[in-house]
Amino acid sequence: MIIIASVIVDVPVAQTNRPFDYLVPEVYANNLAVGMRVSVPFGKGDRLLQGYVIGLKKAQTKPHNLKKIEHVIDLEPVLNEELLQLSDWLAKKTFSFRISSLQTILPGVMRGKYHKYAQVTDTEDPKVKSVFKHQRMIEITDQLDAQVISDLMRWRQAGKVKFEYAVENQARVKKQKAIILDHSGQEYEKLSQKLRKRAPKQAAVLAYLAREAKEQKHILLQVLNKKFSSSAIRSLVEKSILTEQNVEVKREVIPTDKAFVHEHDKPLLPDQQKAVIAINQATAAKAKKVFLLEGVTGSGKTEVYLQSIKAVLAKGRTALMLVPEIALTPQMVQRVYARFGHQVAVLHSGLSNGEKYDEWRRINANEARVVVGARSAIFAPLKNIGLIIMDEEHEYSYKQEDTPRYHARDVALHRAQVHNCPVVLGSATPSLESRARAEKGVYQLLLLPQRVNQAPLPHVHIVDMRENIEKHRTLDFSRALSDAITVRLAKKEQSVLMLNRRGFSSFVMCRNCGYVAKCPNCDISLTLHMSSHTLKCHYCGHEEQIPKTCPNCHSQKIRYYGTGTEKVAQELKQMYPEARIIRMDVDTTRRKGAYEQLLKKFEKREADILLGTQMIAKGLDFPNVTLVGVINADTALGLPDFRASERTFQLLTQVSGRAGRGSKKGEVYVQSYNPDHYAIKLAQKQDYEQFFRQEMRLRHEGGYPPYYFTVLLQTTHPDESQAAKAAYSILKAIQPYLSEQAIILGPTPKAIARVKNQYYYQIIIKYKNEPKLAVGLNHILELSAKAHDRLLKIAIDREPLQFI
DNA sequence: AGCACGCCGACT
DNA sequence: GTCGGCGTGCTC
Repeated sequence: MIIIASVIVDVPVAQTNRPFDYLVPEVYANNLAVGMRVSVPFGKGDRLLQGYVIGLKKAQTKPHNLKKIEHVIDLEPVLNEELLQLSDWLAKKTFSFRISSLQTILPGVMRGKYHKYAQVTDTEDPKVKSVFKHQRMIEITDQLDAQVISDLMRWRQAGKVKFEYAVENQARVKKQKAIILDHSGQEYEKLSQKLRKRAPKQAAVLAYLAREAKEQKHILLQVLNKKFSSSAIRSLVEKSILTEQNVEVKREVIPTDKAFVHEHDKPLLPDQQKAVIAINQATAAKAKKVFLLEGVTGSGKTEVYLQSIKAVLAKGRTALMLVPEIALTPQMVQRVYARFGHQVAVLHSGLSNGEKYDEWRRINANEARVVVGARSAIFAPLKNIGLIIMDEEHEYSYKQEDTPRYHARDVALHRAQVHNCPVVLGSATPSLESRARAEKGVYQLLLLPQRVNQAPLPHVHIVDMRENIEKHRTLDFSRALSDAITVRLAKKEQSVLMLNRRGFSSFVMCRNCGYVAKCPNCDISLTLHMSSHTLKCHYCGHEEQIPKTCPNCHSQKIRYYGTGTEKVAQELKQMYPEARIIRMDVDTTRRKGAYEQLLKKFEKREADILLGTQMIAKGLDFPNVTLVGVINADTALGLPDFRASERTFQLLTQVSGRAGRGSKKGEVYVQSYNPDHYAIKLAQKQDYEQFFRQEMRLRHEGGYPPYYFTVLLQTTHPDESQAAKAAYSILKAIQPYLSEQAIILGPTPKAIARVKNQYYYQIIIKYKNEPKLAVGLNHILELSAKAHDRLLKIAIDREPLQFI
């Protein structure tokens, strides 16, 4: 019997984005299965590549010119049928390559690592000898001298040197020495009795093992060494009474130093109760329903999630809970762990590759039945999923910014379809897309309008910074905010100050009246281009000079807007020399664990003021914080993005929720140059529903999502004119697939036209119903494959969140 | 991607 | 005359 495997090879380019057929060697005929990784020879040089078997077929006659699979990497498939189909769906949906989608679905260690070696065949040549010295083989790496590499290639053609390739499996199972409990408890007990007189220490070890043998198959040496002297154990091993062996261990992810304290369900408010009942009914009926759980901060959304998960687990199914990376704090994990114990697996970027791999294996082996994780956890290999929860569903971090450009929400909805289970999208400030679907009845809206502890929402003050300039010398701090800080310092209460860094220095604003330059055609803020000293619109390409005086109030206080945490921290130190300040931004949190460490310090009240960027807006819960200050509420509003208001509203609402979590009442100060802007006014009132209606009206007028779908096409080239040229030819290529109703914006250069010496051009397509668009976009992909210019890159982003 | 083939310029 | 530079095409 001849078996042929269809393999997706690890070459992420359009030309190889299809299965390749390989002969399955006789030895593997019985155990090779779909979903396993293999290494295969590929291309003219037969270099070895990792590939994924996506199909197996039988053949009667041996087809000629097929290469053979070199090696099968896995003993068991790493992809089941569902995940294999999911990868196919993902690739199609995001216009990315099969190999990229496969590698996204699996943990990073599954990715093959490649090695290339040069082996001597002619040992006579003195030049060859001088390179190889006494070695028979040397590894060819990037660090190797370019001259040496070219010599080796020449010698290879001359037959003096042979090249060899290897695929390294990076997935490694951690092993530790352990004592194998291969006897029964009684047998150990008997052995213990025998030794009691002559070797009491050894007898004690055996007595202990007699008890353990009832429960476990082995015990780690590490554990045993803590209880008994290593010499006693060693003697037992030497006498062959005990057998020592390396066993597989899984890297511990959830901190188990704290004893596991089981936590029971908390009592529910009527609205929470209603939500749990609705979700439980859907999970019990295996209904493919989507719920939008809209609840103000502190309304107990998490409790609703946990109780819904509990019901799902009781039915023998599994549950997946997505949380934004930034909110996936140890406290958060601990809370889930306290409910479900070791059934919980955690997946987030803070884990090492090995830890991620072990958590993945625990899920795959059905050891973990609840998965808590950030974006990529949506691909967890859970079987029989009963419920998918996505907390803070409006968060932008759910969208991956590079290929495959997927949104975890879309994947969640898709997997729920396959598993016949409901999805719960939770947020205090839902995305307009989701809230609009709830309005249409596509999703079921569940409202939690009350806070669990009945605590009133903090009082939010809006400080008009236009007045501040006249009265106060320090530009970043208003009198009102600095007075408020002084009061907290005196009362030994803590303050959180947020600096909105988004849009740093990228736009122009009048310090006198708050005027921001806008495009006459698009009603979108213009972006400052320092290179050309102009203001540009990134939607239609409009360009104008930077005004010297404000067109609105004629003052000369036109400024480039932007400020940094470092500068603000310095100002704070000058204003309050005695205050202990923690600064939290990308710079101070880059080191692994630094983020947690700084938060811990603040939690222990070792600091008075926490100053940070967006990252402090989410999920922090410190009872001693009674003041939240937003230093610059406006920066996001200045961005040339139709989601600017939505972002600002969400951020302000969230950060306001950080104040007054404990028994003391909280206060919020929002400094703004646009105090009358609806996003700021409505965030002050924490009135999401009104914000939703107003913003929807504006989106409708402007023709933006959720009224329109969007696709972003982006060209990249080191030569600006080539990037532009490619953008125009893409425009031409896509037009035949679009109806008259589709709106095309661009091509325009991106705000930061050059990044890492690459120029970016983009086209945005807004549309409602374009049945041929997908075909057209695939056509674009094919074109990019045929493009002769290898420096040109083309990206397709369906429903982008970032337009800058 | 990365390897080979192939066609041109500048060297022994 | 050849060596080696990079443009072009293909990978079961």
